[in-house]
Amino acid sequence: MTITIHDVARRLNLSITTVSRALDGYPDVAVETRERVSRVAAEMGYVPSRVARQLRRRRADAIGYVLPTPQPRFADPFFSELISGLGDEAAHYNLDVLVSTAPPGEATERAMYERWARSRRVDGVVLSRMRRHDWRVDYLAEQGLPFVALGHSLNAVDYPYIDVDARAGLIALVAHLAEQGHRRIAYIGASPDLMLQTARLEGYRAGLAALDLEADPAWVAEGDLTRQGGYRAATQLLAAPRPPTAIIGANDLTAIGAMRAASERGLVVGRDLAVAGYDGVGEAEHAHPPLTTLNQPVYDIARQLVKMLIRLIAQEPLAERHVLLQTRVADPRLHPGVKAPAHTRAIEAR
Amino acid sequence: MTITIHDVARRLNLSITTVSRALDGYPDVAVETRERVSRVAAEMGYVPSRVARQLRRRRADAIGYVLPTPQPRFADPFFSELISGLGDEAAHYNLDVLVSTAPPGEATERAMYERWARSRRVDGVVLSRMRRHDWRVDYLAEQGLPFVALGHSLNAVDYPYIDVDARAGLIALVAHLAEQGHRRIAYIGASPDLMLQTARLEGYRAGLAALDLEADPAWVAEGDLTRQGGYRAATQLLAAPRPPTAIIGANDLTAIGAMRAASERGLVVGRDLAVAGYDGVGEAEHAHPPLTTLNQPVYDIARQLVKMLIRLIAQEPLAERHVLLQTRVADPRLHPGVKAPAHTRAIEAR
DNA sequence: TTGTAGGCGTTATCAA
DNA sequence: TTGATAACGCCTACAA
Repeated sequence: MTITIHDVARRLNLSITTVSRALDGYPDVAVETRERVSRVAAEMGYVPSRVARQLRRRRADAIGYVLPTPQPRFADPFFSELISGLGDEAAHYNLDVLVSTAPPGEATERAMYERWARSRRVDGVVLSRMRRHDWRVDYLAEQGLPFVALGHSLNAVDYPYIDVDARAGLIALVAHLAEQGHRRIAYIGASPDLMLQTARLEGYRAGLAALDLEADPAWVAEGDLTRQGGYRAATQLLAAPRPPTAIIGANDLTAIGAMRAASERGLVVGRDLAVAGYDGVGEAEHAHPPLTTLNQPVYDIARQLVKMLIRLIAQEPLAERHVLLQTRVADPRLHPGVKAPAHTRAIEAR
Repeated sequence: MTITIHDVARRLNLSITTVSRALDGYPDVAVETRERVSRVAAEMGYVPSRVARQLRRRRADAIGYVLPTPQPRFADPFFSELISGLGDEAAHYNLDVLVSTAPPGEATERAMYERWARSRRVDGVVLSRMRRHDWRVDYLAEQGLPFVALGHSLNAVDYPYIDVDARAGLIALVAHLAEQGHRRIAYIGASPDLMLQTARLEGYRAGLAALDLEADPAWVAEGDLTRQGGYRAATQLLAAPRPPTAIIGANDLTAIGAMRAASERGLVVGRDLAVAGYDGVGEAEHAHPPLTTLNQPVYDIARQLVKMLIRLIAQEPLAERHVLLQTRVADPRLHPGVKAPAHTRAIEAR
């Protein structure tokens, strides 16, 4: 059925050994032989069986990524951008990307990683959305399965990661809002066991402190990084006796949910209430009005992570084991070339 | 290093054959033996090597999906929902999902499918965003690699698919807008070689014809299914001498881009202009104002596609080879429990 | 009910 | 420079 190395060898009157080495570019093959082999192999449409090669070489030629899906129906552009970055970079190295889905922290998730680790289905793993004490880190380290992460946890184990300085980012964002006159700034966060929550909440508080702004505990709400979560939390915040005039969401989806809550309450976002997010997913840019957001170059981070992982797998040294990126406030009103509708001016109101 | 079936067999003083059969649940194993084997195997943390099994069984235990990424940075929630559906369903069957990325119609894309087909890396493939004459269909059929599709093309080859009756959907959508008093309804489509464009444009036209509404060719614009495309097309439409009062986007991203174009022009969407989309991605629901959209249950479709693909791979008969789903207009204002802000009432204006 | 042995398609070792 | 042969880890026809 499928063409094997035997077929090619037979046709050439050569041994499979020679064919194999010719195709893999070993030096101890006569130039002329190599050419004949490559030509005939191509003619016959021969492609080495990946599985056989994997078994022999004891490599999977694949990396894995588990999509954190809190609910079954799950649509976050942040992750489609992440996956597209992983896929693009992996393709350069002829690596496959295995994508699996699991609700974070549950048994299913553990089962996924165990399957991969035990059956050596992947050569390495990319982690994201790190938890403060992340069992995945300990587990993978213990199993000796290479991994890199988007973000970092508090585990004792050292591992390569790329992180974004969310603390600094939020300080800047708070300052940005304060500059526009806001004094009552709220924050909708995420589960406290997530590192991103730790960093962003800390940044939010530091930002307020730096400017001597009031920090009412009632202005800190917990979301779940979904639009629904943002919607619910914002609804509560806005119904309080002293509602905020600006809301920062821990990610863009949260912010978008908050915008909806605001407009359902009859507030015009950008006039009656400022809403800011974090991610820089394209969605934000096209929100109405455009969302002020902290830009994270997810796509590039994903590609970089794959590069790091590959070096790690090959046991080559890494130039930088820990990368900390700075992020900037992207206020669409400041974008050159984009006309800013008057009503997106965020001002103190109510 | 890793525990193999040999280790387990040795520990039990059994042959690997017996261990293998005991674990795979063959009937010709003594009950007591089976129990001992399972217990010890579990104790030792033995998991069969997937690669070895694949080589032997000549199956990949994986399905593939190529994400259509027109640009490198790519973030469409539609696809993250699709992937999460594929992943969830595949997990039930202990199947891996290989995700690759490629710009549609280019050499890279072809290379991806060839790699998978030739090296038998996957047992089957899920296609989406079908082109009118889709080379993938002919190629995969010729290679004998099982596949199912979200949508269908015009190729002569017959294959299992799930499609959404976009024609009927658009007729309903046009009627819905007309009911609200709109007479100048525009449509922003996609590349004409996409089947979805064929069906949606046809539905749009049929919808207008059914109600004897004017069909000005200038009201049909070409987008590219991205927010940017929707933004550009809408900008042009709105700048025309007789601008439309309602715009239908071929997908939700297009519609969201159009909304931005409108608000930049100083129009209030929902009051001065109605905008409708197609996808039912969560994003739409939380747009501001919520977007009228045709709901496609992508997540469920994805799961159903995996089920079909598995039967196809197992060469079991399919109950239905071609599924045509109906879609309904989801107007957020009609959602129970969600208060409709007055300004989302779409009315004839300008 | 259990074991022996061959083979899935490669790559790697060693000898020719 | 090339070839015979032994793995890689598992499954399965066949024999015991």
